[in-house]
Amino acid sequence: MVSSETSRKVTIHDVARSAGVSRQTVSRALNDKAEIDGTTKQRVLDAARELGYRPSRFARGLVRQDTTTIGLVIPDLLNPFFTEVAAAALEAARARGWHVVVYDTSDSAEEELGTLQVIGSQVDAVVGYFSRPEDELDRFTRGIPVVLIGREHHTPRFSSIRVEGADGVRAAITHLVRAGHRRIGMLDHAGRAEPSVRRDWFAAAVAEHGLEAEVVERAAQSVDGGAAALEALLAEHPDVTAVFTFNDIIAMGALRAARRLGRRVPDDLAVVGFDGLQLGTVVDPALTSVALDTRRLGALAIDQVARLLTGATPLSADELVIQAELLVRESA
Amino acid sequence: MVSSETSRKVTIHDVARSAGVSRQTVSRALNDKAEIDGTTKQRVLDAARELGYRPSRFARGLVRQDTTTIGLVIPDLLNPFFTEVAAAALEAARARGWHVVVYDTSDSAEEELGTLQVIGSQVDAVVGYFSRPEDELDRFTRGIPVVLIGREHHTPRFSSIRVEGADGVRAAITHLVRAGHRRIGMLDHAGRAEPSVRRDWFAAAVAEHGLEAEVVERAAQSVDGGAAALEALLAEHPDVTAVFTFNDIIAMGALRAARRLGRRVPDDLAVVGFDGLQLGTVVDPALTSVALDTRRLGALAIDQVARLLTGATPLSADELVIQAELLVRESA
DNA sequence: GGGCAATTCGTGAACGTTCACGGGAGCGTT
DNA sequence: AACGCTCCCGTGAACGTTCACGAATTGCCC
Repeated sequence: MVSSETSRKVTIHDVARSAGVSRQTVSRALNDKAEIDGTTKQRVLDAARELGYRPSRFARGLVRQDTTTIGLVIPDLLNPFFTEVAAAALEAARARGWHVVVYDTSDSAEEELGTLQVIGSQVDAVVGYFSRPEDELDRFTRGIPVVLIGREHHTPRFSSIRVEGADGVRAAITHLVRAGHRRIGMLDHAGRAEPSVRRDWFAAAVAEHGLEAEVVERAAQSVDGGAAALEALLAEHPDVTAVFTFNDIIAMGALRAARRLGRRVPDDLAVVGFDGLQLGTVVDPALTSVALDTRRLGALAIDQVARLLTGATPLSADELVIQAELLVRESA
Repeated sequence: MVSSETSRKVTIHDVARSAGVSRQTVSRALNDKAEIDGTTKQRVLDAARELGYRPSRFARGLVRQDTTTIGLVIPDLLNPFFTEVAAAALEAARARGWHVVVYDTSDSAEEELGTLQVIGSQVDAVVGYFSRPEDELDRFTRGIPVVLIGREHHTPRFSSIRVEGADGVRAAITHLVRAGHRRIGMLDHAGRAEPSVRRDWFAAAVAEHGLEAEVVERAAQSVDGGAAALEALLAEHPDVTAVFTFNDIIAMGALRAARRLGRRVPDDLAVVGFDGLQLGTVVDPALTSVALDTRRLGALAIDQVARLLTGATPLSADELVIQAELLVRESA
């Protein structure tokens, strides 16, 4: 028989009065503390249940500083790469007993702004992807640690996890060259105006083997975008026998286009993606990719947050690096 | 020139003293309220920045009741289906200005318990997947709304979103029969001891067409599991020309196995999955599936939470239903 | 120059909980 | 009989912010 809904908000005082004890005794009963008799404890617990009492997390958080909450900002949770990063960050945070508030900014600058406006007053630290300039980020997150992912920082105010892919891409190109490929193209992304860093890595690696690095097509960041880009690339350069792509999603589009064009993978056309998504194993042939350790990425970000939060010596820029490594599966 | 790190915690009093005003004036300046002079406002803002002041979310939350936070409990964020549900819930929550704390229980009963133990004191409502009995759930979430997904509720204490797939599966089977298929198998999941509800839907739909419903193989919930199960099914029943699967992940395994066995999809073997993941478009041929509207699912759950939270009349069980619908792509 | 309104600012109280401390009851020891 | 110890329990204070209210100053008009 639960009575409720009648008064507005039931506090610890109400429970105390109902059980005929003081606030402190109620607190003791609910928090399993000592200095309380067994029978009164039970009486308090019964009263609390009867009244439907639940302690205010605000009042509790105000007096004791234990619970820490961090904000995780993701551009698009439906993008498998970000999903993996988010899952890794969640796991690392849970291991520390932290709570994680997730914000999906939908790849939109406005949503990012809206998130920034509210996140600062809700969490103790921020981890994630941002596109706005550092001074603006600082304005909204003043006083709390911020760890950037997928982007370099220029102010000591921030930390960032750097992705080092030159070695991994070089390994991929070497792998392709050893397999006899001489004409290697790339499917870059079409998002920004300037070419991507990954394209620079590609160009450098290809140049090391004395090959031409200009066989590049731009692709929208989707399966269809990758498919269209591969078709365009092959139409222009029919002698290409291998492609490296900006990421695995585009690579999957390339896989599909190759099959429709009658090119067998990897025999007629080798495909190497980037990111190393688990998703790469569901396609056939399974995708060879320059892989990022997303678990380590998420764990590293959370680790750095922990150091900044506790005042321990933070990790240096050299330690905040994810080394990409070639993951050979079937498509190359 | 920011001075800090010296004293422990800087409060609104420190800012007030530094700016030579009262707490209230500081509060007015920071919250953009009226009744404050422009110059003093600027002076307060400068002092706040200088001291690195940031208001306590606990103290603020204690006095004004605006911010609401809900907990979203997901069994495995890396599973694309749950990712889609989570993304939909996040979007619906953001539209209301809510904050969402995400908990990934890793499909583990212990993690679910650990989550339950802390979630009750951190959020205003709970949405998600749970495996524990209702009385136990109630113990941990007493007093706050709980909306269950993927599971029926038996107590009025809870709400739940029901998935109604009979019609969708029937449409799928009819689709297959119209295409000339007479021997239709199913790849059920191997998780629980008893057959799944989806198998019941399958059996009923097949029976309506006077076909045999016993051609069922059990599959582990993975791509490899689906592939192995299809091989076993075809070895036992070589005359099967179409399969319906427990979910899209298993269906993708079936797709791969079919290709390796030399069966062309959909000509030699039609494949129909369940869930309707966006992921189904990255495989080739794109997966035909009995689709669940995950966006609506997430939005519905959040909508119900909103009603329970505001005291509005909650949606009835009849309204909390997701109707599965056949989504024809290429694999059938 | 008195009255009145507008503008700006400060003070007590409240939000709901836990911490630090003190006190009373009961029981045994010296 | 005084003392000490253990076991319970309650009271004031504190956490840091906002709300309600009142007060002080200024400006304007007649």
